[in-house]
Amino acid sequence: MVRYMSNNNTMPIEQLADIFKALSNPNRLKIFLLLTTCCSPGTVGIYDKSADVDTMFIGDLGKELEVGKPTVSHHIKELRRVGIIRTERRGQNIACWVDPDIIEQLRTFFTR
Amino acid sequence: MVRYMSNNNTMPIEQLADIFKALSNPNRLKIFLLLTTCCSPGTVGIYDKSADVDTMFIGDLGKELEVGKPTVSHHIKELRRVGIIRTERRGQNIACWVDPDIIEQLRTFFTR
DNA sequence: TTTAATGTTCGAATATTGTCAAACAATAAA
DNA sequence: TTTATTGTTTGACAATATTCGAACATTAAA
Repeated sequence: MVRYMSNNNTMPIEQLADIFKALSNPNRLKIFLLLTTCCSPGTVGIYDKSADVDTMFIGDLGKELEVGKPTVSHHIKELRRVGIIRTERRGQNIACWVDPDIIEQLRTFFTR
Repeated sequence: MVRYMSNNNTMPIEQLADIFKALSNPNRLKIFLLLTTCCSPGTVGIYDKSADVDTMFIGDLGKELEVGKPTVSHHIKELRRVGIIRTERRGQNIACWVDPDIIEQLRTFFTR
């Protein structure tokens, strides 16, 4: 029998719905995509070797979206609230990256 | 370098966001979960061998949710609009199942 | 042909979301 | 210390989403 969902899913349904809600807004989804495919030539993405993740500054993310700074800030806050991204101040800028664990959980969710 | 997103992702960003939006409502997410883990003992789910998918009737799905019939109907319509589920009338009832292709695309999206 | 069961559509009420402008905060540079 | 850069918070408004009751549609059963 084909089964698509993992049985050993420990995350509450409300929390999972919240994660999908965060990814349901086109601008937030773009941020997510920028952070997970950001290191192509011509982009400003940086591969952080020590953390083994791609990072971008919030300002550079904002330049890729056609919304104002408050809106970018709001979306970043929302992505962080549900645990999709993590942030860290670096001087004037704030670096962002996607939490690898969340990706792994989502892949597991859609597997088996 | 770690990469989480598939590069050969052909789906438009708006369409992908729409799929996540469909899964972002707790009641719709429950429907999705009922349809993908529905055949445990004690449930009304049916494994359709010819289609190789789990199916449930809309009425039985509704009994698991604490909302009225119009709301269930609305959610089913939304899940079908974005391509997550498919439906088919069987006598008085309407059978639902999750489209296997969508699951595969979502797993691919969160892979690599 | 009635009646029952299952599901949809419509219209409306309420709640949530996305966005901006203005003001504020924190850091770095001059 | 003054100014520039980067990002956040607040308050407001418009657009969407969620849900329901009432009415309607479709199929099966009596």
